[in-house]
Amino acid sequence: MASIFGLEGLTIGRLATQTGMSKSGLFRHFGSKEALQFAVLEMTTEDLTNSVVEPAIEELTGERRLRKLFSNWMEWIGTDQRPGGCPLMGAFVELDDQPGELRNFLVEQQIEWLDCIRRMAQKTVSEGNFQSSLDTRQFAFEFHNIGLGFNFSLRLLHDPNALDRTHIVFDNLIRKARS
Amino acid sequence: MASIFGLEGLTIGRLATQTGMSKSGLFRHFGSKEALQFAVLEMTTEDLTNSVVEPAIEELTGERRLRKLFSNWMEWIGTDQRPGGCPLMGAFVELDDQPGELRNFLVEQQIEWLDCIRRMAQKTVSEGNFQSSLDTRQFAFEFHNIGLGFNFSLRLLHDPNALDRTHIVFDNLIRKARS
DNA sequence: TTTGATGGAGAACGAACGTTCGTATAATAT
DNA sequence: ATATTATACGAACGTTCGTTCTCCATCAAA
Repeated sequence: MASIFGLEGLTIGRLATQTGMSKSGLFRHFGSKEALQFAVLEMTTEDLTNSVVEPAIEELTGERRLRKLFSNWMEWIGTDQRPGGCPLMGAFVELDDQPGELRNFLVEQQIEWLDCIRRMAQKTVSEGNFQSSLDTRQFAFEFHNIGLGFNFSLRLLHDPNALDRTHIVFDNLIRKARS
Repeated sequence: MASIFGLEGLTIGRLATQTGMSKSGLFRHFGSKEALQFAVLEMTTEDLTNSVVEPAIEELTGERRLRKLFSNWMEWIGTDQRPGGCPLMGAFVELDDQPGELRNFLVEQQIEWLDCIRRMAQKTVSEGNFQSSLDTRQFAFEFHNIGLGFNFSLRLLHDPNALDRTHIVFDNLIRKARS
């Protein structure tokens, strides 16, 4: 529901109906709507870590980690399991002007995500596969942008070439980092 | 209001209060909430055309047009005039799973926007400044991605380096197109 | 002077919102 | 067996939502 209608469109009444519970019964488990939204964000980031980041870390070299991270992420974004796409993408726009704990949590997660990419790139540098002069923060910046663009082309435009185009950008990013 | 709270958070009651009108008096001008949202999208795209696209077209060469289009766009995204950023960015995520006229309008505008970039790139190719083998649709795809990433880094992360990083990506895109 | 738009105000509508309260039931602990 | 706790329920709270009425002011055209 959050992925389709957004965190604000995720409504206690609708959620209760959809789960077959009463509004009050469901409400008890969270205590407030914000707590429900928080739970969604927490579960989503945890899920993202488990199915995208963790499997990538198992790879041995930095470059292999980056490639695995990327392909896992694209699958995460493109999967039909979440009909509305990645709920975090929606939360980005929904919360970017709304100060509060939800926003803070999201920002923290994103900084950690970017730093995770940066560390993988740094590892690749120290392994000699990326040039030593590489700006790894810039690398993480561009890496992340690719995902944003893929999400846009896939979810809004339904561009059938989205994944292909995205892979082209990614390959260029890697090639440029190699020098 | 739409840029801060989204098209759904743009509420007739709030808008009436903010404008000093009565709910019903304001409502009469639109007839439905969807019409109000539509008016916002129309006005925004028109505004975008006037202040980003039109001035770029006045440039003579394709490459100068692209550069002008890009810098205008970055300013459009980053300006403090719209406190919540570009309303279209919010609409992308809000409407990507909600079929209807609003979504259709947004998709049309985006396709036109991408095609506008593509034509400029094509012009640059025919002027001999971009390599003739350039995939201009891929170019437009990447051009647009840069804006998405800039919006994300600026609005959510408040990254002070966002614009610098973005310019680096853009310069690389141009350089690569030159071959 | 009448007519008819036009733009706005005010009251009210049913529905949905998040939330609170008191209560019933089932499991668990004592 | 009794007391306690956890879980869910139905009913209702006050708000706000989008929307629909009816009515009034203004002003130009007839």
